[in-house]
Amino acid sequence: MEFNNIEKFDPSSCIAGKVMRIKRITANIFRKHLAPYHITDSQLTLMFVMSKKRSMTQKQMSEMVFLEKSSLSRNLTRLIDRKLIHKTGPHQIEITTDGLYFVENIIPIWEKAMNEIREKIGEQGEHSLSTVYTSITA
Amino acid sequence: MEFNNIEKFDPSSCIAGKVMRIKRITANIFRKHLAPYHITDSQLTLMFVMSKKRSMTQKQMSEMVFLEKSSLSRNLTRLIDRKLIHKTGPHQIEITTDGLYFVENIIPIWEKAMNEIREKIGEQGEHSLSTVYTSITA
DNA sequence: AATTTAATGTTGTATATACAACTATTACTG
DNA sequence: CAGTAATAGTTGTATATACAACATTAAATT
Repeated sequence: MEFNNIEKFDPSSCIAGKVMRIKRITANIFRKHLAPYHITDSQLTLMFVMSKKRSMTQKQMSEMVFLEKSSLSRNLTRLIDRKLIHKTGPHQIEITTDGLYFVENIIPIWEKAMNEIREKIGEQGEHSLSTVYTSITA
Repeated sequence: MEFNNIEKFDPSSCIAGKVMRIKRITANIFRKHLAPYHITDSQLTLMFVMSKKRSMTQKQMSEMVFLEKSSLSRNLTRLIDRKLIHKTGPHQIEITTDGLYFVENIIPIWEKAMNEIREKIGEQGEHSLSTVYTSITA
């Protein structure tokens, strides 16, 4: 056979392929719920972290969310423009009062998105996801 | 308390947050392995599907990989420019012979990336990922 | 304290992704 | 068969992401 590797392998076993598809599906669900509030899933993650920690460096945030520093820098730009976050020094970002209210109010919406995903993946799926997450971030 | 929702909730429970982080981590591993061959994880998924099916419509592909038609259209542009895929009609894309050889040769590299991820998530993690994938795509 | 070194953050460039609006193709219907 | 409706695919625009190169700030060394 000319293409032995192709014959033998099973594309559906690809881990990255599965992760990408899961990501697209979950992002679509979240987008649908969050769009009216003009915030994205990625931005919301940053806001959630900030709402708990209140203040930190970009380096710290970048490590917490596994986001490259340049990507983080650009995502923050949009949140800073909206005054949900501000810079209190060269190496310090802080959530604003507006930011705290925003998170406070978006949590019920976020819960709706979470529930829609839970309906799809179930208790089992949610637990399995945690297993993957724990092992890959260990 | 002023921010009751914030106090109560646990950002680390966010499904989308976990999925995004897992996605960044796996994409980084794949990127590292695939970069020398000038192909991305997303493009490789398309090539993998094409290597098995040989020919299909964009609509079919879009449903198989859960990718919006416009995103697919643009990703295909790059593969068509490289002559790994070509259009055989208005609604038909086909893998080229070059494309088949490309996939045949990249599979061993792909296996290295897969193994690096497997080292992190283990048998358990790989199985858990499949569980999530099956349920969310059901 | 001044200069060098290291760490942190930003900007240039490229791909990925989605929605909305448009174009092109195919399918239906009279 | 012609005209319309439906489906498929492309383009405009915006955010997300990463690497490389640059700029800025902090730390270390003399």
